[in-house]
Amino acid sequence: MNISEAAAESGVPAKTIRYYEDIGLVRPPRLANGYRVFGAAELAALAFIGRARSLGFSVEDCRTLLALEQGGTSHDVKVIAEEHLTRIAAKIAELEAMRGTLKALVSRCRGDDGADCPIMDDLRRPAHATHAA
Amino acid sequence: MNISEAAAESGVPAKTIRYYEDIGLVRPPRLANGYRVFGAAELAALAFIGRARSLGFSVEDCRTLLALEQGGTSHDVKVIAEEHLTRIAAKIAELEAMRGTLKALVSRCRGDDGADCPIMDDLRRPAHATHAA
DNA sequence: CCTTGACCTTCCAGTGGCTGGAAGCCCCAT
DNA sequence: ATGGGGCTTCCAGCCACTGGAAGGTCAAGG
Repeated sequence: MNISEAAAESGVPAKTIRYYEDIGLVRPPRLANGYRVFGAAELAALAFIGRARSLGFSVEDCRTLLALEQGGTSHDVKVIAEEHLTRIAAKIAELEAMRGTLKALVSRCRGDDGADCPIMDDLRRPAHATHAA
Repeated sequence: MNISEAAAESGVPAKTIRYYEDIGLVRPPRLANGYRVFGAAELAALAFIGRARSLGFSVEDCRTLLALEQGGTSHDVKVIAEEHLTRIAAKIAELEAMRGTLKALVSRCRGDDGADCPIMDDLRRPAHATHAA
């Protein structure tokens, strides 16, 4: 199986597969002409990475998880997942804070052709005085 | 006022201020010796950018918003803010989907020294079969 | 006057995770 | 033989910084 087939099967773009090889995540063997060859093992690794990435794991996490595939414990995996979960929760909290502030500002903004704008007023505020008096 | 004072006052790191000048967001004048000088206007711009960035606006959005400071309408600003709000909401939704899946997997993972792990099982799944049968 | 040390300057490189594009093989079908 | 679609490599760029090296400048102290 060549790279474009592997891309179609795994859902990982060919360009990205080459990148993953570059950073040592996958190591597909080569034919005499230099073409990469993807077998069941390589395909499984690519799908695994693809799935992990779609859950937001970093490429380094993927590397670790792939290593844990060959003899890691459920505990090892859980630790990685929990740390990732914490990062996700923190990111969500950060975004929700932004959304809250922005929503309030947008709702107070008339959005007409005047220059008066609560959003701009907020941005012009000295520091982080969100919407207090 | 020199760059480190401006950094302290605005909350934007000196390195970042230089970067902002590099990309043309701010244009502080220079002394004969080459040192940047920050007056009230520059300081206000830096604080404005800092605040906008903290609300998640992109640097390009900041550029636009700064331009709107000199004669833009409330409507112009609101459009930018609403688009940004949409992007934030999308990102939150994406992260919450991840969190939901991961939470479920983590809760089902014993986290002991065995190799059996629902998280790994999920990652090994062919495509995007989250937690269905 | 000279040194010290804290500023300031510029420029280069790296972060993460790709992605686009150019230049150049390779292979098969016509 | 030629055309077109693969494949290969490598370089550059995205976003928004950030670290660090090399070197200029300035005020204070000895």
